[in-house]
Amino acid sequence: MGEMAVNRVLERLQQANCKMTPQRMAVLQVLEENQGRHLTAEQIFLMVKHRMPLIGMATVYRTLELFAGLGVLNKASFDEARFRYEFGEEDRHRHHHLMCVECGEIAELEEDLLHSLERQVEESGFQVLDHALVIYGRCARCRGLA
Amino acid sequence: MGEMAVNRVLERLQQANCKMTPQRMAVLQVLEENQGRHLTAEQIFLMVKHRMPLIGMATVYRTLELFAGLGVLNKASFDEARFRYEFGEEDRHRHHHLMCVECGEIAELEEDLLHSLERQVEESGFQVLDHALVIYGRCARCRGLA
DNA sequence: AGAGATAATGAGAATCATTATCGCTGACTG
DNA sequence: CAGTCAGCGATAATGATTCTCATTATCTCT
Ligand SMILES: [Mn+2]
Ligand SMILES: [Mn+2]
Ligand SMILES: [Zn+2]
Ligand SMILES: [Zn+2]
Repeated sequence: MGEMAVNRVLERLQQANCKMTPQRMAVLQVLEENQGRHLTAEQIFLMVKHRMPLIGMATVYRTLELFAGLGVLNKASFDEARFRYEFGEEDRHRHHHLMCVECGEIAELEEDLLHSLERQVEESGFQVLDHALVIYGRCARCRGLA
Repeated sequence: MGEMAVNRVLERLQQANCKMTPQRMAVLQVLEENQGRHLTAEQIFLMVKHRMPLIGMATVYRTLELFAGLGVLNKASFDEARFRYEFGEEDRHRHHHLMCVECGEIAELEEDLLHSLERQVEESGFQVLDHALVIYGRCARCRGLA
C-alpha cells in the first residue's frame, strides 16, 4: 500500500541527487496517508511531529519545497494567506477544486474541462503551461441538502 | 473621466455608513488611474504616497479592505505570497487571468467560458458563488513571437 | 462657534507564514 | 581513520498583513 508512491519519490530523489532520510520519509508517509486532502504546512508539520517529535518546522518546509520541485507534490493557493499541499500523481495538477466558503472543505473535480478554453488561449500566442481553477460556493452539506 | 467610478464608491460608502476622506480619495484615484492592472498593496501604497506623503501603510490596507468589502475592488491571489488588487465594475469577478511565468505580466480573458462547467457543478448540489481561474504560461512577448 | 461623540488616521508593535543562517551531526569516500 | 558534505534543528530574519493605541478630523447638536 503506497509502495508505488514511495517508489516514485525515491526515483525522483535519485535523479535529483538527493537522499531519502528518516525526516523525508516521515513527511512522505503523512502525505501518502492523506492523499486527496489539501493540507497546510502546519497541518502536515503537526502530523509528522506526532510520529517524529524532534523534527523541526524548517525541515518540513524544506521537504515540501523539495517534493514540489520533484513534481510529486502540488503547492496551491486557495485565496487564503497561505499555501496548501496535495500529494498525488504527476498529472493531477490539471484538476479543479470546489471550495465551500462556509466550512472551508475542498472537493475535487476530476475532469479537466478546460481543453477547448486553453486551445483558444493558445491561438492568441500565449503558451499554456498550467492552470488553476477554484470554484467558490456552498457545499451540499452546508446547504442542508442531505 | 472616472466620474462614474468615483460616484459608485461614494454611493457604497454611504450605504455602509462610511465617509469619504482625503486618504480614501487618494487611494481611489490611484486605483482608478490604474484600471486594468493587478497591483500589490505595496505598489498602491507607493503611488498613493507620492501624492500624499504622510499617508501610512495601515491606512492603505484598511482602505483596500474597505473597498473590497464594498464590492468595488477585487482582491485576488495569483499563487504568489501576496494579494493583488484590481479595481473595476462589480461583475468583473467573473473574468479569467493569464499569467506569464517569465515576466509576471497578467492579462485578462474577457469572456467567461465556464458557464457550462458551472452548470455541471451545480447539478452535484454545490451552489456556485464565484470562481477564480488563472492560466499560467509564457506570453507572446517572452516567447519572442513579435 | 463650542463641546462632545465618533470615525479615521499614522506609527509602530504584533502576528503569521515562510525563508535564511549557522553550527553540528552522521553517513559516505578514499 | 580523517575529510567532506548533505541534511538537520534551532533560531533569527523576512515580508505581508493586521492590530493597538494615542491623536486628529469630522459630524451633530446646541
Ligand atoms: Mn486537488
Ligand atoms: Mn483582472
Ligand atoms: Zn460546506
Ligand atoms: Zn511574459
